Amino acid sequence: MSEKPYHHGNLKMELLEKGLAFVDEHGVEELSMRKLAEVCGVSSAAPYAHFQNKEDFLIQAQRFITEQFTETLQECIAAVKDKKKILLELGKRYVIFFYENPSYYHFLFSHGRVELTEYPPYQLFAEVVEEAFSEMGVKKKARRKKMLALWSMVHGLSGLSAMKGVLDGDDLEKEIEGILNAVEI
Amino acid sequence: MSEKPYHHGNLKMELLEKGLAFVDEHGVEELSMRKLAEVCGVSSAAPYAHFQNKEDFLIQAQRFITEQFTETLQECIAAVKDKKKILLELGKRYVIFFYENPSYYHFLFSHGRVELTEYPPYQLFAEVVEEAFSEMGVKKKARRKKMLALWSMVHGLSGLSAMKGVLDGDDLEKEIEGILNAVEI
DNA sequence: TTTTAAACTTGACAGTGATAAGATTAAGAG
DNA sequence: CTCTTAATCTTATCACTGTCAAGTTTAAAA
Repeated sequence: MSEKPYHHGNLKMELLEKGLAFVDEHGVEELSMRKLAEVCGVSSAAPYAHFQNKEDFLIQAQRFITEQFTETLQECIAAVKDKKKILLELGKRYVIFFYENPSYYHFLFSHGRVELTEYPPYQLFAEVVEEAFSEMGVKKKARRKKMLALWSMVHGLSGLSAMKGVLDGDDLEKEIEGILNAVEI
Repeated sequence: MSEKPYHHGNLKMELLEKGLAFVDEHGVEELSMRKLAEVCGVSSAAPYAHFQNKEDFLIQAQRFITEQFTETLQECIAAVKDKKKILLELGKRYVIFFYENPSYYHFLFSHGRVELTEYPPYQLFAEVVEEAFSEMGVKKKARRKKMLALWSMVHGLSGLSAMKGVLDGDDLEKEIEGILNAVEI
């Protein structure tokens, strides 16, 4: 019958994890610091030992997701053998990530909290695209615009796919592939 | 010295307008029904005569913006003479609308409230694109995917442009034009 | 002119973010 | 091993929020 110890031991991490699970299930607007505290079996003020305020918690939770997202992309990049397919594969993975976690898309991009310069997925994406363009013989001057166009499309499709009714979920990969391939870079 | 009448007379409309102005200035998270009531010089419970609850207010406010947005797009369509340029011009107008009102983008798409099937800008966009594709000789089977690709790009760029640091604001039109033209439909 | 229903106010409730003051205890210093 | 200290957590409280019930005012219909 282990009595609950006064000190939690791993509260910060549990707050982040349970918080994200809660957001995934009920959406951001339902999340409150007090509910979160209760879910973790701790008093309502306890979270404030680890986060300055709710905003700070949300920012750190976003970082947490962003890291997962970055890892997902990195794994994808590592798994692609045929380098010619990397743009398509990366784009697909990007879109699917948010299709699978629609609330994360809102959570990340809804509040203008994400700054481009400190958004690792963008850096990663930009690097891969740059390399691919180089290999494809795209002229240097055209690269930035083409890259932004591509990113817009991938990012936009991620957002739209979070809207119900846009994508056909039956054969998602094919669907996304078809859309991304519908324009020529 | 006109005494404030007991009945406001035009409260619902003023709530929507002042509410949107408030959102534009301070962001959605700062908005509360009570502040809104105060801004309109009315008691804290008065808004509930016109809106079921806050969610209902937000939905109606979104409809309100969406109408403005739709009108903007319609004016744009009407103003384009060279029909070959209509895709580009419409895309530009789409992006610029949200560049000019970044908070609106978040407001509209942050909460998954917008449903594709009842989102007039999409219908409008789809019609125009369909017609343009027909004129361009795009095969019927390819149209849906191309249209989604295009819309993703335009919509995505709108979202990204709300992130500071993505677009060069000095010559915005040229910038957007360059990006949208960087891929071939 | 009377009636009625819509538009508004007042006053209340539970839930929220946040802080101050105090209790507990893990971990390092001597 | 003891003492100290600082991190962690609780309790109590504040101002503010969404929302509703009950009552007030008034425009407009009967």
